[in-house]
Amino acid sequence: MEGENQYKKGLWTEEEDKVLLDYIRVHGKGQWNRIPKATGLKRCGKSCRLRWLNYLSPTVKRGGFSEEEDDLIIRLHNLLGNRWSLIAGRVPGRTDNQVKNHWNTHLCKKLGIVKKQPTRKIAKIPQVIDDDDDENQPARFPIDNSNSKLSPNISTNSSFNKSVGAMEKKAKPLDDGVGKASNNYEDHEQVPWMVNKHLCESILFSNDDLMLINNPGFVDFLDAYYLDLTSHCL
DNA sequence: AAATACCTCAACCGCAGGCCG
DNA sequence: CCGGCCTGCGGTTGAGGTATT
Repeated sequence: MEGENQYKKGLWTEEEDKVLLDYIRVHGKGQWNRIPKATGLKRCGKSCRLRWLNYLSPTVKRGGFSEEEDDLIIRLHNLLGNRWSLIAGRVPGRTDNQVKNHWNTHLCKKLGIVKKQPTRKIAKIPQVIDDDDDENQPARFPIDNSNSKLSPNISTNSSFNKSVGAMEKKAKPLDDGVGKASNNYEDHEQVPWMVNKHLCESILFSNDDLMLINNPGFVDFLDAYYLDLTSHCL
């Protein structure tokens, strides 16, 4: 604990940025707590990490959000709630911090959302397709089911179905499927992505970001999935 | 021109989970 | 198994900029 206050706080200077960049160029990312010792920078490892991720990283896109980005964020937020890192993972070049700030300052107003409310609440859990009798089997999403209320565009998008099929196979278990975002919901409430959690996980936690981001069916899938859920719930 | 209110967003904080010895 | 360390996440804060009075 002693020495915690040896670290500087507040905005970074150009000199500090340069020191951090030089260090990362040589040593790469990670092991952030070594940076202050190695460079003499008066910043804690956490602060260095944040500075890199949110500002210095060459993958970070600067400037305002486009209409397309707004649209994607709104749709993803409908499905995921305040899981900013997941949302940001599907908005190329944007960090979770950027997405979160943009949502809180711009999109909430745009959508007329009153803050301090869970973003989306479902009154009661809809039909659960998952079969709990066999935890090893991924839940099935009725993409090819002609009785499904899902948009036909989804069920006929074969390349997208291929992606989803691949994702289904790669589905891996994840705690209780709720994560930290569950803090936003009361116990009796359900969030939509819990319903068919195996498939959601397989998509949202996949590393095949580009396959999904570049797949024109992905966002439509989210929309249709959300509509399908709400049609059951409301 | 000065004071004040409002807005934006970079950065901080606390917590949780993963990893490793 | 346990404890310490590191990383990542979401919520929150507050400095700096801009608009309004």
